Parts: sequence; C-alpha cells; structure tokens
Amino acid sequence: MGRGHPGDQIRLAMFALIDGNNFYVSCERVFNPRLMGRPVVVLSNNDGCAVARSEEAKALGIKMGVPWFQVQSLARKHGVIALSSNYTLYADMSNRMMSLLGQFAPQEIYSIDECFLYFDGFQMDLTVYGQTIRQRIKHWLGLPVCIGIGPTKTLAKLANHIAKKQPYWKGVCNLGTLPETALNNLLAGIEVGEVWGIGRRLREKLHHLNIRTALALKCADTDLIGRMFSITAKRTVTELRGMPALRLDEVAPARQQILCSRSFGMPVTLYSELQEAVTSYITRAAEKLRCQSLLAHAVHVYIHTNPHRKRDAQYRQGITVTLTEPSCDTIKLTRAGLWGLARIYRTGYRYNKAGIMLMELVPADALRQTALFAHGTTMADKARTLMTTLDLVNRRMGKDTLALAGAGTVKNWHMKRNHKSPCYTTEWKELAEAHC
DNA sequence: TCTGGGGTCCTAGGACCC
DNA sequence: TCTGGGGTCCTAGGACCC
Repeated sequence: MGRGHPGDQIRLAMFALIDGNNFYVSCERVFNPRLMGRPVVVLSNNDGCAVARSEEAKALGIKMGVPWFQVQSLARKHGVIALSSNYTLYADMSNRMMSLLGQFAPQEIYSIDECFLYFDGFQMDLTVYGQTIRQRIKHWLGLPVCIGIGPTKTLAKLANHIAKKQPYWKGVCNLGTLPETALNNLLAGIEVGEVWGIGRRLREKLHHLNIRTALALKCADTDLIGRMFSITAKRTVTELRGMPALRLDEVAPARQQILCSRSFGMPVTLYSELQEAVTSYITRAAEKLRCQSLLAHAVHVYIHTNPHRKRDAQYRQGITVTLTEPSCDTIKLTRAGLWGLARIYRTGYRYNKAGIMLMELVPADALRQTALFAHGTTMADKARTLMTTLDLVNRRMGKDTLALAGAGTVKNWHMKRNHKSPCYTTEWKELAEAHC
C-alpha cells in the first residue's frame, strides 16, 4: 500500500471510526431475515433494559437503556420483537468483523462493535476507500456499518455520528477533506453532548457556560476547560481543533481488573444461594484470567439489595480480600471470595445482585515474589495442571461441563432470559438453519 | 412484579514522611 | 496571638465510554 516515507514533507494521517449500526439487532437479523423491516429490540441481562434497537423501534420512541417493563405495552401494540441478549453470538460476529477490518489498515479495537483504523500516507480518496470497506462488511458478513473519517479520533467519532444521522453521506462521512468553514457549519449543528467524552454531567456544566454545540466547544478556551474540568476535557477540545491528542493503540493494554456480576432473576435471601452465585462468578472470571495469562492478587466481592425498591430495607457492602500470592486457581480465588462474602453478609435482606472483581492483575509469566509461607512448587504445579484440564474439558465439551460443586446446580437465582436466540455460529446443536 | 454489565481514567482528600 | 510546607502514595468516588 502507498505508505509515506520518513522524508515526506507533509503526512496527513487520518483516523476512521467504523461502527456497526444497531449492532446486536443486526447480528440477529443476519440469521433471522424475518426481523428485517420490523421493530426489534435486544434486551440486557435479565431482560431488564433495551440495549439495542432497530431503526423501526427507535422511530416508536423506545429509548436506549429504558427498562423493558415501562415500554412493554407500547411494544405489544406495535408488534415489537424483543430478544434476550445473546453475547456469544455477538462476540463471534464481532471477531469476524474485526478481523476483516484489520485487513484495511492498522487497527485499534475499541468495543464490541467499533474500531479505529489509521490511514497514514494513504495516497487515495479515503471516502471511496470507506465505501469499499463498508460494502465488504455488508457483503461478507451481512452487517451494516457507518464510517467516520477525520484527522483525530474525536473528529472521526463525530464524523461517524454524522454519517449515521444524515443520509446525505451514504454511510461514510469524511471530515478530512472538508474546508474549515463547511466543517464549522457542520459542527454548529451538533449538540455538545454528542461529542465523544462529553457525558450528561459535563454537558450540563458546559451549557451553563453557554457552550451548547460542538463548534462552541471547539472554540472554547482550552486552558479554562482544563482548569474547570479535567485534562481529559481539555484533550477533547484540542482534538476538535484537528490536533491529535490521542494515538492509535494497536495492542490492547493488559487488563487491570476482571469483573463478573449479575442481577438475580428473583430476590435472594439465602446465604447458600449467594455462595453459589459468588462461586459461579469467580469461576467465570478466573477462566477469563487464565485465558489472558494473568494472575490476580486480590478479590473484591460485593452484594446489594434492589435500590429501586424504596420500600425494602436497603443494604450494600463490599470487601476486598488480598491473597498471600497472586493466583489464577479457581479454588483459591473462590475460597478468598467466600471468606469475604461471609464478612459482609447480613441476614434479613432481599438481595438482587452480587458481583466479584479480580484485581491487582499481574502477568502469569512475570517473575514474582513468592510468599514467605507459600506451598512448594508441587502444589502449585498440581493446581496449574488441574486448571488447564478444567479449561480444556469445558472448551471441548461445553461450558460448565466441569464446575465447582459450590456453584450449585439448581441456581434459582439465575437470570431471566426468556427470548434468547440460538448460538447460530458457535454451537453445533444450534447451527443456523433456513428460516424462510 | 419487572430498572444491565464491563471497563477506564481522573481527582480530591487523607495519611504519612521529611 | 501563634499554630510550615511540600512531596508521595493510596483509596474512594465520580464521570465517562459502549
């Protein structure tokens, strides 16, 4: 590809942000064409909130994150199809999309449905290139995406927003070739809250300063913004002006924590059920930990009642338990977690959620200090072999083929998933079939 | 009756030290 | 009336993202 040379006078590098349209809904539609043209929503765990909506569902006024029960009657009236989230399917589709996109330019995967590409010294019309990328994803995977291009990540994000909202751009908005006045006119029409990094709180405060559009923020005094808010906000202003303050991170930085938490399908009062939940969550998190070749030095456990039920007595508590030495052994981590749970558990409450965090993560291969009274290598070796075997069996024979007995088998507390679609691409038993 | 889950970064403030 | 100052480290909580 036509890369620039170090001696080049001007290197106009551009960022692109590729974002799946209504990603979860689109994934479902790939395997179930009957969902096309109809209002569809994908629900969060426990069928709690709407986390993805088709254009038709958005048109009905169903907002992002709205509790499902609040819009259920409206949905029924208009024949909205609700699906429980099927993360296994979405993750698999995401992997396919990301590996395709990675063939076009250096890539940073930003989320399950978004990535940045970096065009440095590309001697071509990037708008045309963008259309090529877009069509490739559509043809090969059946997923619709929009593409935003700009000289900084923040502008690429904004361009993507514009590409999604304004049909004029045909899915690819390239701010890189726009004259300054045209760019400013465009920015003047965008609410400041749409800018990447400006959330609800910041938006409110900016409004008080009479900064209401992306253009107004671009023209704001950077030092003032830095002093009043944070260095992050200051960076956003710099980026809006076309000066990169954020680079492309091709290698994902090592995780700093691994979290697993779930709301329960029903209120939980029994200590034994909380123990089961905590054991299950630690099992899941420890799998992820080993998958990334990391060890955890601490386990944080928390439980709480349902804050939305004002009439109920409320309780929330968490505790961090430090291990004598970093570990990825499910059994050791579980023992620490349950020890913590015993410290924070109180009877007489209706708990609706428990969660665990593996913290202080270190690479498994890094030289580490061995605890003074740690077991000899034979014990550690045995544990390692056991865990490797556990992962292998579960990968081959299916999730939870082998699990700690403490995780329970009945799992009354398990979350609700009443509308789940099959795992079309990752389970032999659920392979896609013709639906029409 | 029913309100998600998994992350990161930044800041303020306290503890502690010299 | 007087009651330093500055640096570092840690933690909790806020804000943001998808």
